[in-house]
Amino acid sequence: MERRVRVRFAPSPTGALHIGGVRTALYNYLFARQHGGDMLLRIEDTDSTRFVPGAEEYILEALDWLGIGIDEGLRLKKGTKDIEAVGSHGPYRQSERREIYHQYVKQLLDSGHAYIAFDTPEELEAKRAKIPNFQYDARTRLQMRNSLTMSADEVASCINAGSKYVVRFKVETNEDVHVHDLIRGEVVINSNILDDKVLYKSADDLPTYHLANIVDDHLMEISHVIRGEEWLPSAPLHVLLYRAFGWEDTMPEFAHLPLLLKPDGNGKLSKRDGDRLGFPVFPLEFHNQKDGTVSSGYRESGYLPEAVINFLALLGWHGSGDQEMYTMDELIKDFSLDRVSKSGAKFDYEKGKWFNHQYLQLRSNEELAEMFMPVLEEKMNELKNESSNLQILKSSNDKPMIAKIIGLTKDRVNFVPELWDQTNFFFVAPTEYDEKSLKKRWKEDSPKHMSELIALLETVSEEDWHKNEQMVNDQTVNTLWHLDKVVMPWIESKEYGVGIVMNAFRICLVGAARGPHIWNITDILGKDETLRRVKAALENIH
RNA sequence: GGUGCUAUCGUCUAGUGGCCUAGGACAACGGCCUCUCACGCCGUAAACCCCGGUUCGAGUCCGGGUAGCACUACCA
Repeated sequence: MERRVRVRFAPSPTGALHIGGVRTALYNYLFARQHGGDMLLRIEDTDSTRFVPGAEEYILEALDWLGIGIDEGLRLKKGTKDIEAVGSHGPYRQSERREIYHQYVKQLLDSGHAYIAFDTPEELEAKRAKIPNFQYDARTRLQMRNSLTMSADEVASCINAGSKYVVRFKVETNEDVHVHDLIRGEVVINSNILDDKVLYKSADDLPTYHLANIVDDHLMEISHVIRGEEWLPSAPLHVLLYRAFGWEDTMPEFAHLPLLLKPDGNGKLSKRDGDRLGFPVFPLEFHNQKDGTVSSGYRESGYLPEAVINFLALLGWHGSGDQEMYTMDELIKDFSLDRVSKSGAKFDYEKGKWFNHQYLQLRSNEELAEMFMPVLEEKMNELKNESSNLQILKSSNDKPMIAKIIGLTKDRVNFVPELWDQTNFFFVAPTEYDEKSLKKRWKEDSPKHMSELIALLETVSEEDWHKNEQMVNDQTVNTLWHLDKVVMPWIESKEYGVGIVMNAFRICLVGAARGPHIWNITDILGKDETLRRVKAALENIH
């Protein structure tokens, strides 16, 4: 009978969740969902010295934001930021599983697969300094202070005297260990190169990753371990541990994912790369309470979760066809571990931007308006403080109006905050005029043209000002504005040239030679504001 | 140093021995659209790490180099 698919994402709460970790979580999630299995979340906090407050909450919130759902283990209570533990295999924090690990360490000790070692960190350090490439293994273990070299009485009295000790795994010599990897195939390593790994630490009375991981995966009935490639070298040790416990027949399948690499140069992607190259490497902004640093996040940078998901999914995996845009459901359907690449993927931030642009276009103007409001508010406040004679439109609180403005401009931005650069002139009248635009588009006759235009526009009624009709010809839809019918014949009869007049007009309204179609601008600005801006321009442009 | 993994356009990648004069996407460049800037559309340029071997035939299989990466803690 096929085993139920159960996978886990098991981060350490040592800081913000790295984007590579997010991808690992995503692949686990996709795999679980595709097979109708369970996605577990377990916190691996066996290093008490590296614990960062808030990291656990951060991890759960990040996964929640991205829509990576958790079936079992630790997760956010729906719609809240409260953490809940669900499932019958708990506790799901390793720091709360001490007694369980004690029991299994004892089992290994009793069966002779592990031994007690009294060597202090200082002694080991000295050894390593003296002997290059020193390794605690079959060749050296008999020269060290451990239960293999000491009598049972000695060991007992040392322990009774309060000596600190660790438990080490006794690796068998010269054995070819086979690891079957779903992505890389068969990997064989000889046990001679493995060292007698510490399984239980004296420092904080907690197991190391290796022991805790194997015990928990076994007890939690994990069927597939999907994790980063950095774990591949220790996979043989894990196989040996399963064997020592006698759990080899229920050992999970392994899949080691390629690493995310720096966009430039060599090496794996790090937090510093983000700072250096100006992009986030974390899903959410993180305030590290331990060292006081703040790291930027995708969410705060204006990324849509679906864009981050799509972008990440395609970094190291490809679908069955040429499809690039994937919803989460489509990913679940199409995902397959055998289409995960073997080699590391350089982090291509530009493509991430493109994905966000695509997904931004898919969102409704109203949704985008909602997201844009805080940005707008902040910018307006900044401007208010800076200068008192700025013209600020009433519409800064008018959501339908903002949605309309966004509809005109969203196709030119990658991120929500960039909307401000494209729309600011709708909210604030220009106080200065772009020199380059002026040089190219403001002609000698422009003041004359603008004066005539003002007179012409004065004759248009408030109602006609906003009037337009859709013209359909040859599958393309064109909007014919009432103002077209007023202005174009005038330009033609005077032979001024459409471009000459319209560009000058545009500079008056926008302050530069950019922006949406001009009648869309006049429509939103309204008759009064439009005319006011042209008059102001006539006074201010010299 | 040791061990392991990896190797196709600048980047992410397709490619499972003949469909490959190597396909797609991002970025770049050019054109079209146009009152501007964008978007969009169309197009151009751009790659099989090297050397051997197997085979009628190799990007694809094998061996060896080379390079990159990871690991080599009482971190995970």
